[in-house]
Amino acid sequence: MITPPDRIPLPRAFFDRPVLEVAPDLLGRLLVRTTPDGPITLRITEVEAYDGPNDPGSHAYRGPTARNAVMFGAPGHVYVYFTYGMWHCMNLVCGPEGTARAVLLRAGEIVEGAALARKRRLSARNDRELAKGPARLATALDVDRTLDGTDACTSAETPLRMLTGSPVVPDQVCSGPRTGVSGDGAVHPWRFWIADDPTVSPYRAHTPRRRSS
DNA sequence: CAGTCGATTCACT
DNA sequence: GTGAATCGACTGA
Repeated sequence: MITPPDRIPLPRAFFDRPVLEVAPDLLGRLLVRTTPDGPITLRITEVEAYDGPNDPGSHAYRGPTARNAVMFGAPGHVYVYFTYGMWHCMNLVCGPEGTARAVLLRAGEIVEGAALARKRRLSARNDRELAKGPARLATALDVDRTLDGTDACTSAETPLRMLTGSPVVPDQVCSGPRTGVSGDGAVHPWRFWIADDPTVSPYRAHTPRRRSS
């Protein structure tokens, strides 16, 4: 059997590079979620880079904790966090090991297994919305904290694996401020997306939460 | 140990 | 465009 050229596993060395190099390079790559009912494959269209303990917008800003421990580990692994009491978001850890840099997967196009994704995303009005936004993406792929620490760079049958896909030419890569990041974390244009792609999520500035009574 | 708020989404106006 | 939902991690006292 032939392996299509876009379905070769991404080597760990891909992630063992500066996070600002890895993030735009992830656009157009494929993430395969293996489920009991079959595979769901995502073509990545939007990401954000988080630059470890020096980055005020990063979960690693205040050092290692039980939640973010995976970020401080080896590149090519998946960091999943739980937020707003109901959502999960997923990142790919970058290198070098111990630097706690990571790329948040913000949006993508479901290119295989859309029927499976739809079962988890009943509020989606069309297929473009299945993974438009980081929590929607994780929901569509059935990703939660039980997958925190999964190795996405292995030939073993892990539930999440990265494939080469088709990298996007530089002309098609856009960048801008990160979405929903507050304060000093918002100054850098560390959000990257594919130009004119209908699955990219809308930009939203950080909104402070209203005080409860 | 109580208070605050989040790398968000959805229903509604 | 606005506000609610919902809970656990983190902070500071």
